[in-house]
Amino acid sequence: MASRRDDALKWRRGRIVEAAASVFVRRGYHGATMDDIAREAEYSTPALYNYFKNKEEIFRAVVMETGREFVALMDQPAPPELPFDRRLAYILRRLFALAETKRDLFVAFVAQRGFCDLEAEDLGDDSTRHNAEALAAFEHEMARGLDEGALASGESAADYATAFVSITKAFMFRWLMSGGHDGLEQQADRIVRLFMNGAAAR
Amino acid sequence: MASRRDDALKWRRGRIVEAAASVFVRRGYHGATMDDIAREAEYSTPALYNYFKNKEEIFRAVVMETGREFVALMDQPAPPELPFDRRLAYILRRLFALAETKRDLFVAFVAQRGFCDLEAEDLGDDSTRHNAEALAAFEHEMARGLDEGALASGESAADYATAFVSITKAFMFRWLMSGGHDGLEQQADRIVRLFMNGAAAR
Amino acid sequence: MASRRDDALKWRRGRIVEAAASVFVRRGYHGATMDDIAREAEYSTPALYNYFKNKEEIFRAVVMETGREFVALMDQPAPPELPFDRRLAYILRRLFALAETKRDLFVAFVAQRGFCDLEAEDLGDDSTRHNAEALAAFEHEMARGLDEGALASGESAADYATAFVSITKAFMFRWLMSGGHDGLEQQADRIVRLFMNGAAAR
Amino acid sequence: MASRRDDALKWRRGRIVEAAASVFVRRGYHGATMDDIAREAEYSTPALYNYFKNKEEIFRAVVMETGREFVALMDQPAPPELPFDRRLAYILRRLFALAETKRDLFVAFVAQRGFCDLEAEDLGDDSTRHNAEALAAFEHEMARGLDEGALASGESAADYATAFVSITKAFMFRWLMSGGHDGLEQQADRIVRLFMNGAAAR
DNA sequence: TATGAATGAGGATTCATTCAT
DNA sequence: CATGAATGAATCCTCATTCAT
Repeated sequence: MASRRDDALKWRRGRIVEAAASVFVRRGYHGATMDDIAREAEYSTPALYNYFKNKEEIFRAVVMETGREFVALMDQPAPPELPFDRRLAYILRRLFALAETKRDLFVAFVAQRGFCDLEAEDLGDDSTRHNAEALAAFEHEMARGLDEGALASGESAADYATAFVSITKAFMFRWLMSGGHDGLEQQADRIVRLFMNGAAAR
Repeated sequence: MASRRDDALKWRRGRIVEAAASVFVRRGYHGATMDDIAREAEYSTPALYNYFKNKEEIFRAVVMETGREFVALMDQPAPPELPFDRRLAYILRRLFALAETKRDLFVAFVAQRGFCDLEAEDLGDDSTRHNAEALAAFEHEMARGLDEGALASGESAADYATAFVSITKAFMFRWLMSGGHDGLEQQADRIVRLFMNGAAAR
Repeated sequence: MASRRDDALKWRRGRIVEAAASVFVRRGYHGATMDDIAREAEYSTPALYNYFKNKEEIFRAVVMETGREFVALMDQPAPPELPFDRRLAYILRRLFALAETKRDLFVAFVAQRGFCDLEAEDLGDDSTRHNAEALAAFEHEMARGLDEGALASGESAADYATAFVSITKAFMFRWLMSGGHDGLEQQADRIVRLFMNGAAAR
Repeated sequence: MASRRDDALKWRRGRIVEAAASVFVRRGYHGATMDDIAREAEYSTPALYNYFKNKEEIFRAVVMETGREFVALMDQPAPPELPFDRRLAYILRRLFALAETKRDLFVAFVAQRGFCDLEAEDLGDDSTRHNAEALAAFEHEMARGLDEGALASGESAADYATAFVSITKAFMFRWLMSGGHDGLEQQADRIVRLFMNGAAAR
């Protein structure tokens, strides 16, 4: 039912969202100007208002888009026949692959930073909701790990998720910052190994 | 040699820095207005300019102060006679204790966020330098762990530090956000346990 | 090649420059506020920033514009077949005629005042350069007068120029201040007479 | 009747006035800050308020002081037995000598500039009054020259005064700007010669 | 749709001035 | 008298947003 017209519109909105993400990442919400975004998107500033009501809407769109991508990723679960640690590695690989294509969105959002100057206050709801959703998805996976007996029962699923996500973000951030085009597999494996086995010598 | 005058001045500067930290945390660099900071510090806005040349200097002071506290903490190493994991726990406990007294500075800085909208660009140097220093301090500790045979030789000291710091930040952030007045000991132990033993069931 | 757009833009810039000249004359550089200029130009204050980067640029534009007018005037020399004193009178008449149409610019600039509070320091270069150029143009004419034997050889061309320009400015200033719509011819003649013959009775 | 106390006070006021003159010359009225003046006078800023009610009063004092010096100079007339042109030269020499000692006041006031950004408006009265007084003093002298038959009757005393003062200012300004410690005699003579004989070759 | 032009609201910064000491 | 500290009133400038074309 989507006309060619709608598609084109959606595509141009998407271009603006990506440009905005890139600017928001670099400057933060308050630091990013509509002019910055327009320049990045190769539009005139007023043109942005044909696609979004105002700056906040653009920001919301960025947040939503990131969330959408992430949720879509988590909705396709890892093959259940794999053992727990392989499932984690599987998810991570897909995550890294996605991060590679949607760089700015991920640097902005997944890689532990958020758009900090807003997160805590004005738009916190959406932003933290997403963070929470991401955490929840992993928490769910951890709960399964506990069920299956793959995870030690000493900690809660929530704590496991917190730890896993934080390590993942740290390594992913480093990876993205350093160019991050390759070594994706090793990254995923190293994270899972560290998380599962810990650092202690045996 | 420091006169009472100088002391008073330093004290008031300190008050402004703490107020600023609190505001920067909530609003980010660009989002924080001098009015916000002044209100928080209970000064008139122009009064701030008697203590700092401009907004950026206040920000720098906040960053520096955090770094100073942290470095001071790491300069007093854990008792070397303790085994490696106890040393980590020892450091963490001191870190949490400090975080409890310098709440805003730590939420802002240690808890993995930085003042994001600046970090990436304008003031990146100081900010990331501190992050790097923090990391380096832990990396040093990890290197000792490897030497002593307490850590598995599979990963580099840098990777261990990255993982440890990220978990610490995540838990500390949660702890600070949730009020965080107690349970300090358990937090430290849980982090060390997760880091050392990993999540896998034995 | 100049589109209608460009023309319109240049015209509006010009209007602002004239308004600014008028304000700078009355208030000096520091005393003139952007609000003053905007009010005079019938714009909102921020609108000025669409045309000039900041106050200093407006000031520079004023200085430049004055210089441009003056240089253009001096580039069309007096008919060489006229005797020296008639040539001086010719130039003066054209100068007074121009001053009549570009009142504020001339009061500000030619009439010996400059925008004093800047001249000496911040923007001295442009401003004094123009003053120097004006002087140089007259000096050149005086050198010709010396060559032709019309001027006594006792003084240098530079000194003659200094004297002539100062008298001219003084009378022109008085003339501009007093309304100055007529008597232009007499002014020019009186200045030349005083300059050439001196005040002494014969 | 003036106690030692009063003398000291007057002396310190004087120091401030001179410092202020220097600053006003360089920066103009609006451009000069109380801090600038205080620094130049080697006082703290609030100390100035022990001597003057506010900035405007300081400015008025500067203007007054200049006028006072000038009036005092003109009140001691040239020896009446001298011929007219020698009297002019006599006055000029005294004027240059005074200018040498009260440099800033003269650069500011006599040398054709005034504190331009105020002159025209806020404080115009005092300032232009002084200018007028200076002119009037010379006009008076010119009237005598006319009476004595030393000046051609073609122009009014006012016009002669205007011309003479403008030339004087121009040369004095140049002299002051170029260091101006010597050649005082020649300057005075040259001005008188130019004014009396004119530039034309005989 | 797209854009040049314009502006109201607001933010950083300066400055004359006051006041307690 | 002198000064450190503090502040209200500007002033320059930016930015999100609107609107006519």
